[in-house]
Amino acid sequence: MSQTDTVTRILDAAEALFAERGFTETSLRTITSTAGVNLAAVNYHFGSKKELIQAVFERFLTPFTDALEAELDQRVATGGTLRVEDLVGSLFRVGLGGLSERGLDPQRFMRLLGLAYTQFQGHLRRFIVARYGNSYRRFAGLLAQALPGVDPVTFYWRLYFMLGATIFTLSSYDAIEAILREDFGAQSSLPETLERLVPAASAMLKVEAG
Amino acid sequence: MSQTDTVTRILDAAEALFAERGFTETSLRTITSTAGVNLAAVNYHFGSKKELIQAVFERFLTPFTDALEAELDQRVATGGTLRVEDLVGSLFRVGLGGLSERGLDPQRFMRLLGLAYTQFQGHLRRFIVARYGNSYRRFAGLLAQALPGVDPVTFYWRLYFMLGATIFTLSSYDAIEAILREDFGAQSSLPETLERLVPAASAMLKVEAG
DNA sequence: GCGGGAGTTAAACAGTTGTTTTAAATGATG
DNA sequence: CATCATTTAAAACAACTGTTTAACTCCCGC
Repeated sequence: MSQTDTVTRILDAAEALFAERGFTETSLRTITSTAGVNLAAVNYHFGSKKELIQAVFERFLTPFTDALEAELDQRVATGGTLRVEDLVGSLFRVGLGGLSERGLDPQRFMRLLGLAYTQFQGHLRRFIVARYGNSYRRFAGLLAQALPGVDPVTFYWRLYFMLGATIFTLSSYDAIEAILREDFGAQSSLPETLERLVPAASAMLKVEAG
Repeated sequence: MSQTDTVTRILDAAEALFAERGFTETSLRTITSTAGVNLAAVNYHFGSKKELIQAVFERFLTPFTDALEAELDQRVATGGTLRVEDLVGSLFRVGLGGLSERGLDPQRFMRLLGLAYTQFQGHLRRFIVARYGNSYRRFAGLLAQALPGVDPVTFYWRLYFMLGATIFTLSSYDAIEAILREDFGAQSSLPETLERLVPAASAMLKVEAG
């Protein structure tokens, strides 16, 4: 088994297990045994469990922000005024399409993102801010431009409202979908849910009275 | 040290530590030592760590839902059409005022509520649904009545959007507030943030296109 | 005054955790 | 083919986890 093979197998197993159970609830022994590699391989290749967690995030966050940057480049280049719905739509379309094209599971990433915020891993938050803060600030800046009437502080609070609605909903997507299917018999796909989320989030950003 | 004293001290310590670090990240030894009681006291009085977690939630969720029910009773009794803003406002006012009147910390409870959803404690979710599901369904029903134009499935998705925005934002309130104060020099109080959240959440519930 | 039960205590239990060590195997390079 | 660093392997490490045990204290009702 080559090195890259072992590294990839560990990342695959860790990603799935973290999303399913959380970080502290997933032991290195569970990861290595489902990956079919030796226990010591994690500390050998990644150094520690913390660094493994960061590596899992890096592997999906880098292609995501790259795709988002490219999308923003294109929108800016083709000129035209950037509307709120377009920007929010871009964000979701990239997250949904860009990742699943690569055979990656967008729900799983939303779950991991939610964990990054709610599980108590200070190192993870610092890592993400340091590595991807620029992309985040660029998107936020463009969105603020599209909302000239909203004062900065209110805007940023609403940005967090949107972030919360998105991360919370999509990271619990399966559970919510199951409840709705049971109560209404109507199943909703992930793209449908995002179609519902775009106008809702946009409306929240744009309210006048604030 | 009387029994109630020990029980209360354990609950106080557990509540603060859980909100600060999470469930699995908080050991019984940390709880009992900060509470100043013996390690075995938790298993003696509560049975297990799981039941301690449930007891912590029961202690603040019961007064909260009681106050919410009372508020809803009053609104229904005084007649008048129930508007979306009023219902959402009631929810927040009760959560903020009703709890802090009792000397309880509303942010901490939002943090705990967030954990209940994102940490992987199946027993907790089941416990909360079983104990407080009726209050939740009553509130959701009244809110749905105030939104006659919105189809049920869309309504429930938006309810989760609102839940996510609220829990996510308020459970990270301190962190977000610190960032905004650093970047804009403007500090926002918790009531101010809720004043921003009420119209934003209401707008999200009411959007037409969807 | 005294049995008895509720409450507390210190100690030990068995299991799991992340990490390290030491040795063997592998595989590319000279 | 020999050599060397890289990679895997099994085992042990020390620390920590939730829970249980058994002895002990205390107070209340008889």
